[in-house]
Amino acid sequence: MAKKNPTESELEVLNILWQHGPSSVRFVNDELNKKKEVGYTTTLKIMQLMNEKDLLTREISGKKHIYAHQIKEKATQKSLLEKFVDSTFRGSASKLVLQALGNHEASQEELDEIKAFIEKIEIKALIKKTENKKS
Amino acid sequence: MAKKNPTESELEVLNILWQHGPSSVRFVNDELNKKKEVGYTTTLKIMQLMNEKDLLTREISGKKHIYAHQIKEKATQKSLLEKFVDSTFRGSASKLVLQALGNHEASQEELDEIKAFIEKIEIKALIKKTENKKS
DNA sequence: AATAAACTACGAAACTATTCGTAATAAAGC
DNA sequence: GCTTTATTACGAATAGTTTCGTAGTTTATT
Repeated sequence: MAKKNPTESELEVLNILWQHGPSSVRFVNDELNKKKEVGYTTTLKIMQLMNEKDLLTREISGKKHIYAHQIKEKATQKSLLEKFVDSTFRGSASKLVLQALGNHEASQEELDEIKAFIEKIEIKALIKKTENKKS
Repeated sequence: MAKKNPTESELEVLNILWQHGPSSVRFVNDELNKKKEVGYTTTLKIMQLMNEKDLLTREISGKKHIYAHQIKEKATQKSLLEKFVDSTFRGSASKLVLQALGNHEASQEELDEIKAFIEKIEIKALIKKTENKKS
């Protein structure tokens, strides 16, 4: 049962919970307000709706409700990325990669990590090729 | 005067115009309907609004109006990508790159292109470093 | 226990994007 | 020229998201 992708505001909330773990509405709202002005009841409402949509769980702790993410960060990123590649790069992930590398300054460590990952892919492809020859 | 990013529907229209060049509403609507059902007047309306927003230009050719994109593909992709990296990967372009490479099967040619691009970045960084030592 | 402070619940307003029905207009075919 | 056909113009309905005011509830303070 794949869940619908979160909206922009929902994603903002999720990012905070992914970073900081289970949190109160107060905390999330304070975090949000570091980036933009948003009313407390607005944040409350969004989180309540997210709870109804099963994007968040809720625990009652004294007066407060403590919310936690119910969808995983990686899986959500993957789903959103898929849609984004389709709509913005007409399905070409490599075009997106080139753009991303061009726009943002990547550190040497990041570049190394990416290179290593590419190598891993290439090796995997090589093995596949060898196996095909055998059969 | 930076233009606002196009919406989902607007991007679909733009993708068709970027691929096929200036087109009539009829053509765009037919193209759209290859992927999903959408009424003619819906497409018409969207393109009219895009014209008002200066996302498209319009030329009258006989009975028909011919629309053309007024924003560039690369620039739009860059702007959308920037926002996407921020909202979905908390600003980490390299995380996005790793995910993108992991999700999609890239051909050897694409991988080579990416590797070459990384090398170019590394060389550029190296030159910068050397220059700094001199001064 | 009374008051104040912090929180949740609820409903409605505002905004944005999308969709399409209907009318008006222009062109094409007969 | 008249009818049919394709197009544009316009306005309104729909849907989804975001926003927040107000009321009610719970907890803390005195």
